[in-house]
Amino acid sequence: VVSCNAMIKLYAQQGDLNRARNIFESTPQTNAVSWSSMITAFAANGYLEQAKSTFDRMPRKNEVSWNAMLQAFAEVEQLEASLAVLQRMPLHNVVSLTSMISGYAQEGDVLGAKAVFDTIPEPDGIAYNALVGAYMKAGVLQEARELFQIMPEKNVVSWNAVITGYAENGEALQAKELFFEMTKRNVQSWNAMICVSQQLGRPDEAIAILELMPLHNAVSWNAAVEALASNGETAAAEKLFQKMPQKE
RNA sequence: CACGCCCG
Repeated sequence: VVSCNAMIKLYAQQGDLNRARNIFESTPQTNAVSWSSMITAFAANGYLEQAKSTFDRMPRKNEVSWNAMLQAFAEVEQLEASLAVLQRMPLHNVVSLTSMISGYAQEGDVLGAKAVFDTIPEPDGIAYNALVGAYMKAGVLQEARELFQIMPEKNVVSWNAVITGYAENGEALQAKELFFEMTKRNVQSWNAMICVSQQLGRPDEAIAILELMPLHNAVSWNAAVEALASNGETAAAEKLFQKMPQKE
């Protein structure tokens, strides 16, 4: 069963749902992990109906499967459906409520996000990060920053949420400032700086960052290409695009 | 081996 579940996950990551489903259906003794994996697999590939019917057919639903279903609705902004799941599930936890927060965040509903957050007895770092993200998404920069300042433990995601939030709201300099204050940065932090360079009209800086950063991914390359292209460096953008690795 | 937070 365990190896079947691992294969479901693998095929789902490749978007090969037919194979994932075949494995699932030929798994001898499906367990809760098999079912949840399949629900998530469908949802992650945009098959919400399939996710739902799998969930409905699941014999002994547990907390993870309820949460997976809730998240499946929340991530496509079907908040009414998410709420219905939340109300129907036997018991919800911080994971369920954090999914709701990110659902409200996507809608730009800060009040909804905050209201859910306030019902969490012991919010963890992820819940805080989700609320910071909700504030940033809605452009409520001051609230976001204040929450970031007072939150108990900040990880790299917390920092990135604020940095990219500033960047997306046109506060390129604030984003830069925080980036320099960060001690542990990941690819996403660096990618945010490429976007900042683009905003500041500094394609040269974008390239410098791309070369300087300790690790890239496909987003880094695309962001750098866009930084060039959007700042009138069409030829250089084209050249960089061709230099881009096939797989990263 | 399954669920929630950040970059195009």
